[in-house]
Amino acid sequence: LKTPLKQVATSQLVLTERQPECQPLTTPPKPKETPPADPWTPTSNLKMLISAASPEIRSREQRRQLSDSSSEVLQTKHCLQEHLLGDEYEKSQPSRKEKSLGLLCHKFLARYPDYPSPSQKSYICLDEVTEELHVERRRIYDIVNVLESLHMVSRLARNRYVWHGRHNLPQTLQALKKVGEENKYIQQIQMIKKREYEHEFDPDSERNEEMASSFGSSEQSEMSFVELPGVEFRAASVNGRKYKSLRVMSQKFVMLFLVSTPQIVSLEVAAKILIGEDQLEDLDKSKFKTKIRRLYDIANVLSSLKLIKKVHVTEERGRKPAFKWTGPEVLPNTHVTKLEATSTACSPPISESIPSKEQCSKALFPSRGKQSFTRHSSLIKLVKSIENDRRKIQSAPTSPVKINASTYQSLPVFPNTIAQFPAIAKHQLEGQSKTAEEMQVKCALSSPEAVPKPETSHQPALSQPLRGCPASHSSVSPVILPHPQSGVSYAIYLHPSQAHTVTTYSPGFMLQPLPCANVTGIKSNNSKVLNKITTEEGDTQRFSDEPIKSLVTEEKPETKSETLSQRCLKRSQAFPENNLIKRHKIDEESLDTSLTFFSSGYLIPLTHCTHGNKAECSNKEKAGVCSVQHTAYSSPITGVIPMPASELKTVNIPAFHITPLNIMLSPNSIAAAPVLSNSCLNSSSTSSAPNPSSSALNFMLQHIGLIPAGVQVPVNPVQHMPVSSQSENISHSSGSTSMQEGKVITFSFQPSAPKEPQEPQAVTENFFRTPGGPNTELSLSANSDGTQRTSQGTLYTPQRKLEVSED
DNA sequence: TCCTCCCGCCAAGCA
DNA sequence: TGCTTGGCGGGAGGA
Repeated sequence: LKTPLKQVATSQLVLTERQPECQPLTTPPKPKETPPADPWTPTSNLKMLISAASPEIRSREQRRQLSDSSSEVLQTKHCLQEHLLGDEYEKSQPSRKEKSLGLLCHKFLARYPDYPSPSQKSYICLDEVTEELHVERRRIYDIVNVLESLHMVSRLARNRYVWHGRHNLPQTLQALKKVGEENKYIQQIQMIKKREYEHEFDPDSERNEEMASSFGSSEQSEMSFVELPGVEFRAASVNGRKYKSLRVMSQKFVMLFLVSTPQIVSLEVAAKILIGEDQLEDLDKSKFKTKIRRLYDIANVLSSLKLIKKVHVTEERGRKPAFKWTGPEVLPNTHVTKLEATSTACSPPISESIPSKEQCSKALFPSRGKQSFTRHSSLIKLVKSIENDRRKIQSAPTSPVKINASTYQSLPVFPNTIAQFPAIAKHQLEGQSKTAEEMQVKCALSSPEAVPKPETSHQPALSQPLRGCPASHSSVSPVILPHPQSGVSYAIYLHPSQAHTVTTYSPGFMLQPLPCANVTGIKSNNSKVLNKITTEEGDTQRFSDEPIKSLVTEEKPETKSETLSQRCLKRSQAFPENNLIKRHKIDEESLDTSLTFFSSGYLIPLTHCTHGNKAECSNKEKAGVCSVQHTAYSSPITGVIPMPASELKTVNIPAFHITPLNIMLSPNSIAAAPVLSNSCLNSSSTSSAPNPSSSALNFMLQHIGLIPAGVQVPVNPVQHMPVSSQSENISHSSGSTSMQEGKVITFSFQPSAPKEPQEPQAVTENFFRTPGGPNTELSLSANSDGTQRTSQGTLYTPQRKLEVSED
């Protein structure tokens, strides 16, 4: 026996070149020669002619030949295996890379022209391909399935596909983009990213459940294959496994690229979205892993098609694999009717007369034959909880005393706050008796553009139109700034000169404009600004220019705020050593938006969502929709402070004009913020607005029993904080005061003095960065027994970086 | 160590 | 009933 020579590790070479070496061992089957020359009989002639004319017969014959030769190959292989040493044989095998699906796909694609001429259809015979490429059939299915999802091939029959090439690609991509938009993938991506950050520091939470519900019902999850008219989909198991099919997954994956900007999608996010649509309730690690594996398969094929390219997105949390769209730019749908996506399950191709949206919905949720969306169970819960709220409110034993906002107009701003504190609470109660319908009507009157959409409105509590709001411009315009992530809303007093920059309408948060404010809508800002946010966050999403209807807005800031702050508090008590990091993360998350810079103003925290209604809030959050029936409350100081009805137990201390400050606001919040025009503030101008003195604050706190006598709470952080925040142009501070059942009062001061020039674009990077040291938060907790707790933490450094590196 | 993804089992569905 | 199709996850190569 001769020692076999070491061969180049390619299967082809192995199979072809080693054959001679086996000869001494086994008698190789006689190679099939050209068939013995039949005499040219009419029969044989006819046979040949038929063979030439019919590709079917030809291929069958080829197959027969191939199977013969493949049996030879197998024999050879076996022979090799037997006679080569184990190691050597292994080495002789193609490496993993050489067997990769991507490479295989390259080989596969090389067989067919990108743009085959329509006159001559190329047929794909799977057996042929598997033989020629020396791969298992299973692998070819992976490729073909992805190609099928792009309508580059379509199945003819068992074992047979037609090759379309890239002819259909533009239409397919356009259809996919449309369906992706309809399916609100942008919002889903956004939400996932948000949850990711929450989950990071609170893995035990019920996020999965929440996420599951926010992804919509199982009905919605059954998005089926998007078809093009004329490209029929004939999967073998079309009725069975289609929803989990690689085809559908592939289409969804592509949709993610098409709807997001920048067109980078991380595998993690994609997997979550795909799982989310596939019943996220039972999300576990293995399912996630499986999804990721499939996505790699799809990505390999898409990469071979040069539609995507692998990149890495580096965030603070590490390097994440992602893919970047490198395929053709897909223009907005202009002639949808022709390119309409249809669904396999929705049997006949949809007629062109049906409006496009309807068609898409049909395509997406066809199986029930419904044309409309059904209400998700969580929405039903929500509605119930809202009704409960309303019932409670309306059956409140105390008759609310109506306090006209004008009553307060003549009163001095700050001292009045203290004096009127009980009245504020009362007044807030009064606000509850107003129904949401009333509010909506008013809102509608004020700005039809911002009429809340019942199923998508999320922060109406903060955006209800305000009653009795004088039309006159105040010198200081309070802006209710919800901060959904942090859970604390702020009333921000802006100089009228800046108030005009506040938009009336934020599709992202569904806030409503005030009927009386001197507001100029800057709609276009939103999308740009949000783009920035998401890009900075590290990857993929963008808000499209069209108004965003849902999922982002489905989040419940008040709920989240409540749970987050509670958890944060608990954590700070339980794990002091972890507190700083976790708190940092919380706060970072809570401020994960880019910012708009306002040169002056006052920041007044409005807490909301108390312990008392955690459950309700939670339900609402799950529903992804916030009550539209929340009622606005009037405050003698801010004029009216919108506030959810569910916040009965919270008493705001609204007039905490802590210090004049330069506020950097999250633009989405700003965009969402209604501007209040408050005549009671007419008496004060930005420059002359009275700042509450420390003693006044302490007096107030003592007065209302939040802190025991003798305890002094520093008010002006600039004076008390050991950080270099003396700079006049930037001194950020906020005070968060909430009086809840446990009488926990927390002040958070974040003095910061960025040295960087305060250009808006710089702000996005430098928000709350304190060059002089970490931002300091002082939390002072005054319990009902009068004891206090203080804690410090580093705050607000949401400098999320995005680095996209290509491999 | 973790990312990547090959590999093949096995079940659903079709002819 | 045999064959095709394809979901799925173990586990190994590679970075």
